[in-house]
Amino acid sequence: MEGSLGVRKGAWTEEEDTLLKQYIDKYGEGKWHQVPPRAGLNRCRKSCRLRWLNYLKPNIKRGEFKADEVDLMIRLHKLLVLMGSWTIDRAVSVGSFVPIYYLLDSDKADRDVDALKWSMIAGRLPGRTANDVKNFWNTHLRKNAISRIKDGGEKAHDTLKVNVIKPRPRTFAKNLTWFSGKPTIMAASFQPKDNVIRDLPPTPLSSEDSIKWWENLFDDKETGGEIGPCDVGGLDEEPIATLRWAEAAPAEIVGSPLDEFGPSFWAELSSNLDVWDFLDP
DNA sequence: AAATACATCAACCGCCCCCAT
DNA sequence: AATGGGGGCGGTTGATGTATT
Repeated sequence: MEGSLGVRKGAWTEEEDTLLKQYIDKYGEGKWHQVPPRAGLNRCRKSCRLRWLNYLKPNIKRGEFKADEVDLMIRLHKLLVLMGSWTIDRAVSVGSFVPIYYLLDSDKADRDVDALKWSMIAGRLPGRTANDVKNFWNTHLRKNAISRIKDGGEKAHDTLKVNVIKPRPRTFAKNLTWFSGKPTIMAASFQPKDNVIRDLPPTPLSSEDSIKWWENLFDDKETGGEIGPCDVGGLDEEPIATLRWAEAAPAEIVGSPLDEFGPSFWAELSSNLDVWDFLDP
């Protein structure tokens, strides 16, 4: 064990910070196992890595979160809670996915659903680290949400009230630029309730359109039915997936989406698209 | 003024996944 | 095929600072 003999723990001193910074300047980021000896630090590799990633690395934003950052954080968290229950299929899957029984029954499933949550949110908040986002959420947002639920006389639930994102059909073409280099995306079959497969004219993905797509994704004021001007098309090929947001979802639900959507709901959704990948920054 | 409770957040811990061997 | 090590993650802690009684 590398931490067994007299390795320093706890808060970092300025001297240690300087040594670590000097090392990274010289040798670059990575290969953490050789950082302590080469930098002259009496710390374990993980401690060094954490200190760099969460504190010393350039461009890390300090200070309190701005309102727009908090807003985006809440929206992303909301989306991820919902998305977590979408990484499901009983059918063929090429990439990573969580079978439904797995989701419903096992503790491990909870971990998988939560996987990468904070880093994904942090990835969309420039300069913020996953640790910062997690801390902020746990200290400010989660507590408030729980107490609100309790004050309202509703059942105490150890999770947030989650507004479900409104129905919004989406069709993705194959070979989107967005998909490139994301091997867990695979062919998907997703049956909308009305069986209407809506295709979009394939057009190149511009960053502006990408932003528009995200705005639509987060818009929970308007109930979708129409496909918006959503030019996320790629090459002239068959759609890789047709997604439809939860049909007639309740305005809000308490706790996990699984509380509200029973097995029949999932039975209707046959998707092996790993939605997590859409959030990859 | 002192004691106590509460809030914050940097850092640690254990686990999991991936990859090289 | 099996396994061991490294990186990366979420959950949690505990030292420190701040508010309340």
